[in-house]
Amino acid sequence: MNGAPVTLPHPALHNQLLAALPKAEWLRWLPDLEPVELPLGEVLYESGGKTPYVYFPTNAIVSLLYVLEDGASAEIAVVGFEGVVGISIFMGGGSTPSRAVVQSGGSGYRLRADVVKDEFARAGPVMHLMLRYTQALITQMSQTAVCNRHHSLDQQLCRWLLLSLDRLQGNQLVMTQELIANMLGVRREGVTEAALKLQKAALISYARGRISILDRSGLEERTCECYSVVKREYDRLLPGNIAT
Amino acid sequence: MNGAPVTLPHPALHNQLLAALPKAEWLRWLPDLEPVELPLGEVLYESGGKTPYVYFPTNAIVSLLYVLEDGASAEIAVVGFEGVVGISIFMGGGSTPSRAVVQSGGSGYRLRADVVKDEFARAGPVMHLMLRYTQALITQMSQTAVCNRHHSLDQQLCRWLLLSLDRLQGNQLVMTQELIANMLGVRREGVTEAALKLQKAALISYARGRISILDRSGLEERTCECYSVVKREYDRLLPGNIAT
DNA sequence: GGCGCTATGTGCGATACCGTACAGACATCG
DNA sequence: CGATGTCTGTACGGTATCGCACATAGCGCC
Repeated sequence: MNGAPVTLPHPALHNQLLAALPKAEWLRWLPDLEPVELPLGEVLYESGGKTPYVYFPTNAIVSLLYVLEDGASAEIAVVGFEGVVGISIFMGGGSTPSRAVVQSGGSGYRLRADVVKDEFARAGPVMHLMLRYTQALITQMSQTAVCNRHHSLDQQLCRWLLLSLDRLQGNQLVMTQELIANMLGVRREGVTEAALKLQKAALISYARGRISILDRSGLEERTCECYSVVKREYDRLLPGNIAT
Repeated sequence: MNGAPVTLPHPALHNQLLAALPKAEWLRWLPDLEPVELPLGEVLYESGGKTPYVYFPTNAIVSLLYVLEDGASAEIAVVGFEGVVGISIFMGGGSTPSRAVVQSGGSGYRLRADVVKDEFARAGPVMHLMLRYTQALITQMSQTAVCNRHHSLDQQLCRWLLLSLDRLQGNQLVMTQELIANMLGVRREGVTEAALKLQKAALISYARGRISILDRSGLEERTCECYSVVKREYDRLLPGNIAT
């Protein structure tokens, strides 16, 4: 989370969890790690459905969404190069009532479920790494719950932009207001109004699904505490320690 | 979650996770399991603070609360005899930005952190049990986030009452509207109005901090889907399997 | 170069909840 | 038995967001 990912010879290392693997585990996984494209909109798993893989995004961003019976939805967490999608595989149960959708296209790696489960049976450093990541994810989910309750749409939009920005290189995101509204669980018009305010304040500029961030620190001033609470917890639990 | 806890010789078995321990682990833990009183209002851990114990409630209920800088709060999950408080001890990190408060007084057991950690190092059935429980807890948190976003206070009050009821014997709960408002992250007056509607519909009756549920299925009709989604997931991940 | 689609902007009444203020009812305790 | 504090009920204006309807604008495709 702190800054751009370290650039190392193998591109898989652009995922921080993979990069943090000890050498022995890394070599064990290597033959099973498949590079995958993660195009915008791809559904990695459906509510209640099993996936045979966990995914390690590199430059893609994946949203964990809960979808209600009436079609309304809300994002509960977002996963980028700092994490892994599919924690229910090693937590147990194999499925969750949520949906994982690629929110920003890119690529990543995937690994068969049984490889991950075998790794957990060893109770080694990788298990502890994955559990610490899960703990950080729990914080993100919880803070999202509180934020949904108490903070304004304006603040939440800033938080959302910042969380996305942290998981991308560059300062542009490809994302319509309609999609953002879906993630935040609000009306599209609400996002339009909030985005207009940010544009008038010269913090962002956008047109037809391209958003450029002009003043990152300005966004940080406007967002709620939720952003920094989550970021701090990620940094605490997952310091950018690239083990050999 | 399904019905009252099985009554077995040792009262610690009134916690479903303890009751589900295989015999070997049970015997290993027994000398370190301390019975504790959990009086209403007791704080088991504070935001960011470490606890040296995990807690297994028997007839108490513990709320996991996030408190914002301005003092506003919201409950993100509730733990009763089906679970354990302090997952950050085995997930890693040792602390979370949340607070754990006893919402309904009673008793339980506690276990030193190092005993739990040692158990995890074995990567045995107990670890898998705890991880499955954590997965269920994640579902509860996530569903709470969506519920906060999309459902009415009326519906949420019903959900909250039902979740509490599932973790208590009897059909009465000791709980002021002020406290409920704190948990739900809304005004006390809002709870009063919602509770009045339920009382007029003869679903509950209450006075000065005592709430009696008169018509449980009536509440189930009024609540949102969130209640049953969470309940189903607990039942799926933690079937009331009392191992030897 | 025009047509259609998608993305964005705007307006307006409805509503759920907030903030604040205050009143009555009941319980406890001196 | 009266004082005090807690719990619950009520009222009222304010506001953020909703739901819906529709206008405008850029982009791609034939």
